[in-house]
Amino acid sequence: MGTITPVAQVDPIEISGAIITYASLANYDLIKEKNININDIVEIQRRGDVIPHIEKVVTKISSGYILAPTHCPSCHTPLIQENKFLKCPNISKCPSQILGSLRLFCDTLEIKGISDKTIAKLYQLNLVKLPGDFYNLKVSDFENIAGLGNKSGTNIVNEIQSKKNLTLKQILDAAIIPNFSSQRIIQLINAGFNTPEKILNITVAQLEALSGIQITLAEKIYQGIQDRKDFIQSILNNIVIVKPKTINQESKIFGKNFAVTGDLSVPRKVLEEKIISLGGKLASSVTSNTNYLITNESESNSSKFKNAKKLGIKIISESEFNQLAE
DNA sequence: GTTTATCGTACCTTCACAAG
DNA sequence: CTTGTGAAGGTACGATAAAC
Repeated sequence: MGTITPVAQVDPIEISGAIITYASLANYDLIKEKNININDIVEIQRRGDVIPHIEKVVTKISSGYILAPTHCPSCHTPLIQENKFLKCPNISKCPSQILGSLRLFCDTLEIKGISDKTIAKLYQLNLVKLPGDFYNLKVSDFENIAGLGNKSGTNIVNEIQSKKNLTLKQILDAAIIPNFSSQRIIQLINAGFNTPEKILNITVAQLEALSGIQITLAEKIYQGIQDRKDFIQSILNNIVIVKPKTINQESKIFGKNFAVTGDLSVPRKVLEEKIISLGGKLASSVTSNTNYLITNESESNSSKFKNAKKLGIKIISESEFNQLAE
């Protein structure tokens, strides 16, 4: 959130079946290092045949490299450097950051039928400024918005109203606090910080006392909570907090670490939710702590597959997992 | 050095709905 | 009724940083 990321726009070119027009430049150090400027001719590869990546400048057309902006393109606040990244510090007022956090709020709660563009329209019309405002939208608010109408409005309003009962974990997930991930939220709740008040009033010292959280992280999370107080309060004012479902600890899945790669017979999300609901943990990569890699492939170039082979992690098929889950 | 987790990014396909 | 737009769902992985 709030990071200014340079993106290269290139003349469209087909690489392994896809037309590439943009490639991330990650940060300004990279531009300097590769000495990239507008109109230069570059070599692009798709890493892992997916992500377009600028390898190097092949022909230098313009001298020097592109300089980083000094002010936020959205709110014109002077930018600050945080490690390799340029950040806009205006977290709660910068329009881009507000839109970004509203979008992530909807994403996290899986509010369907509402996209970036719709959120931007609602924001411009002053209908939604904080996430809690979503809950007060009426179908009539959509009638005069170009591209939307009665049907869309009804769907969106119904979707939002169906997200009124939330667990504390869901609320904190949806609050989009940097470095305060699901895993850490669960850790805090389990450590006894199990009400919104306790979380909102948590101290750096209390955070630092938790395993895996030292002073740097503790301060970031603390600051993140302070920056998001209005945001969180607006959610709390419009929802009902419910207790989470209890998990059956007898399951063979409980407490085990999983990773998934490749195509499945069901949407990936379905399998992931099954793992979580049975008390399993999901990781985005395979390490020595992984218990099972689930895949239907017998050979694959993905890093997950290769790591599993290397580390001797048990590779099971989707159907083997389903047997385990019974 | 290794582990964990987050963020950022492209693009395809399908389908629902708005607008004329 | 037709056409166009936009939402959703799906996939992979690199770069990075703090913790351990």
